[in-house]
Amino acid sequence: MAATMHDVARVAGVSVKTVSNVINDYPYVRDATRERVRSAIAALDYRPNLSARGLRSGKTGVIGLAIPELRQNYFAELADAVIRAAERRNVAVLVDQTGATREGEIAVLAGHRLRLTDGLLFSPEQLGQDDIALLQVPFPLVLLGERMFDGPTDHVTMHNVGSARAATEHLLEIGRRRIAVIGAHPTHQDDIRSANLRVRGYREALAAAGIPYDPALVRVAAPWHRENGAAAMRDLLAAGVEFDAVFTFNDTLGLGALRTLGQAGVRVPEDVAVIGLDNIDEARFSVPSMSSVDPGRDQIAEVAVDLLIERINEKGDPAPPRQILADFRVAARESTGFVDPEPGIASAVSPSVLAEPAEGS
Amino acid sequence: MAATMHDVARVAGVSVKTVSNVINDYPYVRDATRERVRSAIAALDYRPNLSARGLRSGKTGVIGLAIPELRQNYFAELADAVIRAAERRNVAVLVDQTGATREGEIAVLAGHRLRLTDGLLFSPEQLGQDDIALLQVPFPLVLLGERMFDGPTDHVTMHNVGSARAATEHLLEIGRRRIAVIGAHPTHQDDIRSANLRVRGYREALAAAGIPYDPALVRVAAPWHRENGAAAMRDLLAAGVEFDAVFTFNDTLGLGALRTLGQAGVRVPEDVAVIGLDNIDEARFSVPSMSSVDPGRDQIAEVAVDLLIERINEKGDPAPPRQILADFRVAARESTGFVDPEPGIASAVSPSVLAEPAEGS
DNA sequence: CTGAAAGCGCTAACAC
DNA sequence: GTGTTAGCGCTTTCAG
Repeated sequence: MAATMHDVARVAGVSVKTVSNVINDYPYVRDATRERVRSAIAALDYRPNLSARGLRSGKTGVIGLAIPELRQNYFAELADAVIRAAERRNVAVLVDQTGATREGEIAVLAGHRLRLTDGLLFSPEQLGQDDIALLQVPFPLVLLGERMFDGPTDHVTMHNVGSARAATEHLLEIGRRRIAVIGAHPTHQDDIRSANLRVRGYREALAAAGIPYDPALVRVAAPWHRENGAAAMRDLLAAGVEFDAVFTFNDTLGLGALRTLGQAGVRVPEDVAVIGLDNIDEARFSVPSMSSVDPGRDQIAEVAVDLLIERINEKGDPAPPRQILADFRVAARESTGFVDPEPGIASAVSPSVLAEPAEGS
Repeated sequence: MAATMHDVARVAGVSVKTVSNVINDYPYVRDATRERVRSAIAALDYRPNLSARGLRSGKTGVIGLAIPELRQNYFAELADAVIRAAERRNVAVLVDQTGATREGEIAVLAGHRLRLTDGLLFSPEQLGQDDIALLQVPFPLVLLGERMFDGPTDHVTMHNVGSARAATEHLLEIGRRRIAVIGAHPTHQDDIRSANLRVRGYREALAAAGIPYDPALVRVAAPWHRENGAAAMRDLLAAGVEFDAVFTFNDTLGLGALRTLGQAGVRVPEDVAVIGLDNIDEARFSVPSMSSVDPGRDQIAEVAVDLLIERINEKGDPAPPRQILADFRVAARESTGFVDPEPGIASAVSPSVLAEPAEGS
C-alpha cells in the first residue's frame, strides 16, 4: 500500500497540515521541521495522490491537447512543442486525436473524453466560423490555428496571410513570375479558412509586384496530404500551364509536389522553384531540400500553454478573449536556389566502420 | 458550479446510490427509474468528477505513454496507434517525452511526472539490460521495444532479428550479393540492443545464402537520424567499397541514404537497392519510394494496451511477465525494383482548378 | 509556526 | 430495487 500523508506525519512526528505545508512550499515552516518531514517523505517514498489533490483543489495539473492526427508531421511537432512547454510549467498533457472529423471535434468539445483535465488546447480542422456556438464550453479553452475568429475564446495562430505573402515574395525575389499555388480549398465561401487566407497572402504579394492573378495557376488540394500535393502537381503539368515556381500551402503538399516534379524530370529549382509552409523537420531532408516558411510553431505552443494556464487560474470575471499571431520567417533552401542555412544536427557519433573483428559468414 | 451526483439525485427524486448505479450500468435498476435519472443527468448537464471517482476507486482511466520524441515519425505513428487503441478501450493517454536521454527515462520510471495514471507504456531508448533493477516500479508497466529482456515486466516488441533477416533476404531475392548495412551500434558489447539484433538477422540471412560477411560493409550510425544515414552513405561511397544494396536499420536512416545516393548520381534501384525498417508513412512518398519492413506497429500498440489494462485490473498474485513479438512483413517498393503495392490514399477531393471567377491582379 | 477537523464528489458495503 | 453512510487522501479554514 502506498504511503499517505498521515503516514508521513506520523513518521515525522508532526500533523498532516505540516506535511501539506512542506509539500506546497508554504514558507512559514521551521527549517528543522521541514527537514524532518522531507526525510520522512524520502523514507516512505511518499507521493501525493493527485486524484485526492484534484478532488480537493478542483485542479488536476493536466491539460488536454486535441489535434487532428499525430501522424501528420506538423501536428507531431506541435504536440512535441506543447508537451515541452507544459512540462516547463509542470503540467502534463493528455493527447486526443479528432481524426480530422467533425464528429471527433465536436466530441472533444463536449468534453466526454477529456474530463480530468483543467483545460483544453484545441486545434480544429473541420469546425469553422459557423460553429462558434460550440465553443461555449464550461472549461478553459484555447484555440490553435486560424479556423475561427471572433469566437468567445483565446486564439493563438500563425500569421496565415503574412506567411503566404512572404512565401510568394520569396519566389518573386528570386525572379519567378508565373507562380502556381497548390492547396486552395474547393469551396470558395468567403470564410476564413487558412486556405483562403493563404490565397489572400499570395494575391497580395502578386498585386504588390504588379503581376496579374491567373486562376489557372491556383490548384485545389484537400486535405493537405502528400498524395494530394503529388496529384495536384501532375494535374498542373498535364494541363500545360506555364509556371516557374510553386507555393504549396503546407510542406507535406510540397514534398508530394517535389516527388512528382522529380519523376517528371523537371529540375528544381532551375525549371520550377518550390516553397512550402510549416517548416517541418522533413523539409530539410528532401532532395532537393525544400524552402519553407517557419510559422513560429514553438512560439505558438509556448504562448498557448501560457494563455491556457492563465485562464485556468483566472478568478472573477474572465478577461476578454485574446488573439495572438506568431512571428514567421522564410527558411530558404535548395528548392529556391539557396544553400541550406541550417545543416542537419551533427551526428552524435561520427559514422565509421564497425570496429569488429571480421568473422567470415 | 458544476452539478454533482447529489443534484442529480435530488432532481430525479432518488438517492445518490441509484444515480451511481445508473452511471455505472448496474443492471438492477427499474427502467422507469433509470429513465428519470438519465433525464436529470441531461437536464443538469451532469458529468462525473473523475478526480473523485479516481480517489474512491483507485483508478483514473488514464495511462501514460513515455517515448523518446514525438517528432521522430516512428514514435508519432506509435503514439497515434496507442491512442487509438486506448480510445477503443475507453482510456485516455498522457504522453511524456523522455528526450531519448537516460535521465529522462529514469525520471519517467521514478513516476514523478506521471502520477495520475494507472499504468505506463514505456519505450526506452537509453536504458538497457543493466538497468532492469529500475523496472521494479510500484505501478503496472509494459515495455515497448527490445532493449531489455528477462526483466520483471511485460514486453511487446517487434521481431528484430526476423525483420532484419527478412529485409536482407528481400535484397538477396532480387539478386543482390554485396549488401551494406547502415545503423550498427558503435560499441559491440554483446548486449541485445536492437542494432545488434538487426546485425544478427542480417548475418543469418547472409549465412543461409552462403555469402561471406564483410565488416567493411557494416557502417555505424547513431542515433538513427536522417543526417546520420546520409553521412554513413557518403562514407560508404567515399570508402570505395563495392556494394549493390543497402539495408538501413530504420527508415529514417534509409531516407538519408537515399538523399546521398540521389546527390551522388547513383541510381536506385539499378545501381544500389535500398530497404529500410519501420515502414513509416514517409517511405511511401520518397523518390523513389522506399521498400521497408513493416514491424507490426498497430499490433504492438493494440497488444501493449491490452496487456497494460489487464495488469491494471489484475488482482492477487501477478502473472509471470510475458513477452510478445509482433508479426512483420516486407513492403516492397521502387527502391528494390517493385511497383508500389500500396498507392497513396485517394484524394478526398480530386484536385482541379479553383472554380472562381478570375479577378485581374 | 503547528494541530484538529471538515469536506471535496464519488463508490460500495450494508441495510431495508 | 433502492437508500444510508463511511470513507478514499488531500487542502484548508480556524484555533492555538
